[in-house]
Amino acid sequence: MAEGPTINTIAERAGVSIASVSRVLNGLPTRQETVRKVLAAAEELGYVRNAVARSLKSRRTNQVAFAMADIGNPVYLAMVRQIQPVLKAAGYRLVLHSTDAIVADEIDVLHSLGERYVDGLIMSPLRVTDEHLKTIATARAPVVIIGSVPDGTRVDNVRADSRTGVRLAIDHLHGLGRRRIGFLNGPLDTVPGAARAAAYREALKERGLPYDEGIVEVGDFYRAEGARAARALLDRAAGVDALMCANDLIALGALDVLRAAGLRVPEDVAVVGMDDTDLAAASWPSLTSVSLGSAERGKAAAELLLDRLNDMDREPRLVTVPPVLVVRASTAGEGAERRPVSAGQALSAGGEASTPRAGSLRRTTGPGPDRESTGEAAVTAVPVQAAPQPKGGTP
Amino acid sequence: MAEGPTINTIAERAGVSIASVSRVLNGLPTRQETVRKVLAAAEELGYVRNAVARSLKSRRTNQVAFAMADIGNPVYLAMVRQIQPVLKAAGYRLVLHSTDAIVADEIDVLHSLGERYVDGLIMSPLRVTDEHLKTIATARAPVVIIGSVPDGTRVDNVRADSRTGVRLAIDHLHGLGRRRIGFLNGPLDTVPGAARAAAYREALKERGLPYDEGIVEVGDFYRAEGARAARALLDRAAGVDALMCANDLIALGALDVLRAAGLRVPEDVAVVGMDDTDLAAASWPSLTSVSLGSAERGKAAAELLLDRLNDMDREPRLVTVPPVLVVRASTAGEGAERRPVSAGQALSAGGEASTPRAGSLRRTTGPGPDRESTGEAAVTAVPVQAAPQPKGGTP
DNA sequence: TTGTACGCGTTATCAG
DNA sequence: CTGATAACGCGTACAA
Repeated sequence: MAEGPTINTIAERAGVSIASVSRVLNGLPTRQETVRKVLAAAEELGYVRNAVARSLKSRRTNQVAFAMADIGNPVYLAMVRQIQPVLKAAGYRLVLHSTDAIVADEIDVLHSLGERYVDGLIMSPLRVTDEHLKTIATARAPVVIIGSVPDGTRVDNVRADSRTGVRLAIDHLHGLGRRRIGFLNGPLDTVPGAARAAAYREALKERGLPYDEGIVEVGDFYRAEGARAARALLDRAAGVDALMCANDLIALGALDVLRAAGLRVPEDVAVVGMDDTDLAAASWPSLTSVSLGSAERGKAAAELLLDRLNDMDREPRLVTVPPVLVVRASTAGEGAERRPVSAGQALSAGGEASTPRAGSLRRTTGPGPDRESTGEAAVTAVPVQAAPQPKGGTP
Repeated sequence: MAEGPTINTIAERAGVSIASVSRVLNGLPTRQETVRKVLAAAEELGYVRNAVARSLKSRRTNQVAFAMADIGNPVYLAMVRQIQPVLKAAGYRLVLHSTDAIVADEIDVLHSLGERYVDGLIMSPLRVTDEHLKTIATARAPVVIIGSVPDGTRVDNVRADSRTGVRLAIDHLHGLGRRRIGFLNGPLDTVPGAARAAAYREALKERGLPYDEGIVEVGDFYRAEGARAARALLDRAAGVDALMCANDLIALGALDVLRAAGLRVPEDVAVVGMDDTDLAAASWPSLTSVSLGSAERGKAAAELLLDRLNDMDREPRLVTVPPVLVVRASTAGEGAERRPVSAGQALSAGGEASTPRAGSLRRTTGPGPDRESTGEAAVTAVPVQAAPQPKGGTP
């Protein structure tokens, strides 16, 4: 907690100029003798470079921020596990913000970009307001948004495709002979909530199933809310033979309720979650879930940001990560895990199956299909290998 | 992404001096007319204060960091949920670091304190090396350590009491008639791992049970490792009627294995976890767990840090949070949750039960019991109310 | 009340 | 190869 020595202190001590000290500390060509003296002095004094002063001059902090809606959601965990190493390898330190999806806090973080504490930001907002868009547009450091933003927004963007994801799930359930497929969704005023609601209706229609408001329940994206919603739905509607859940947490809540109600999963009610978090594989019964590629999205976002940091003037890019259905016991019966079903395979049209090149992004020919007007390059992310869990655990 | 305007830009635009701009921006007494002009110019130009430059001068950043070993462990989540609001209320922004318990990274974060990017740091290291201690001692900003450090270390410190915690659990199991109590621990070279190993032996001894290496297994603090360890233990040793687990994740892994092995919980094998994370309440069967007061520790740490920020010269303080046993279905049978058992009640000696004063710290008389030599004030934290989950959820 | 000038700790430029 | 010195953007004595 002592007053820290500066390069001036060192310069005095070593009997050289501050310029020489700076040179030595930055590894610039210097006479051996000088190097020795400076390093010795620095060591003795316990010198630590003042990064604030350095940043004032260099306009760089070598820090990057990731602002997530809720640190408690495993989805973000998966993202962090991918973002961290990519950025670290490039010499950046990652700092995390948990905004609790409070718009004011997110705007605050965005604003803090202007304060120059970080060189860039990856953000995953639940709701995208006009204020978000305005602040992003005038932000003084590069921003990458994970999640859908309105078409035409000039910002690097990584998207999931929950529309296709929901369809994969519904098709799967339909294929199992389920016809009364209930839907447990999150808030409709969030981007994913709205998207999944629309996708559900659409998917039912495609399969010739009627849309019945009576078997749809809207709550929050949490386990407890999922349980509440499931209970409400079961109390109200009879004969539901499947539950499509807008994320894994909701699905886990539903499993709790079904178990308590004495209903067998999947015999009586099949359950599908979304996000394919660690919890899905670990639950009982294990949970069939639509992976929206959290890991891939995190990795893509980090790479997008690095890329941007190296070229501030390039056109904004859009990366879309395709969903993958992972079938587990909650729909498949005896706990046997079947092979994942990718979007390409599952869709009737068989829209050109992707040929993954591990660890990189595959650029499609020309601008993205839904962004033609903006002239942005669109790319599709391919699967990354799972991030290893760190050693250690808890205090 | 434009080049940001500075107070100079504003000064020109408003036709005043930079000093006036600074005064207005900091709310110092200024003529109305000047205020108006400056604010107008600032608004037009979209001015954002350069916090880096400000910090260079003021030596404050209004940012505080929390470095956790693993962002994926719910224990840290509980801490963050408490730390965040306390710091926010005091005007600090919280930034999070996930070190993956890599010593080099933790040292790096500690070092970054010297870099002046944050005004203070709360850290929860899994292992405490000499390098940690050395770096902490010379750190240029206040540090609060969550977790045990060697006695005599001059640093604000918040501790759990896992020794008593383990005893609560063993006593509970013993009281249920269990006599072959296996132990699934984390790495012995971590502080909590070592403490819990010792506590386990001690607690058995107190109850007159033999220590049998054959029913002890050491792994990592993760679910998958917990499962592996449980499997190994069950393969090797027969007749185990209870499993004490060093944390909840390990316990969940054990539950998976027991279930797969067709063993009933708690009839055949009772299971106790540690940390009392959200997962404990949500698992099936729900998990009896020893709460080590993650939330309380987080809150106490935040308050300790704020306190220190306001008085850099005060003596280091030690806060110890007492453990609480939370009994659930994994030991109690039919899912009925019994009342929590606090340390005071459970111990035979009945060491003066605490009288909680909500939301504050209760100071014990004089120096802490195991710190008498250092002359530090010791306090005991009391329960805080659970932090509410934020609205929203996942993209 | 307002403006000038200096310092915070670094890096970078330019003579020597 | 080295040493003075000018920024970087802001806060603030001190002078006007």
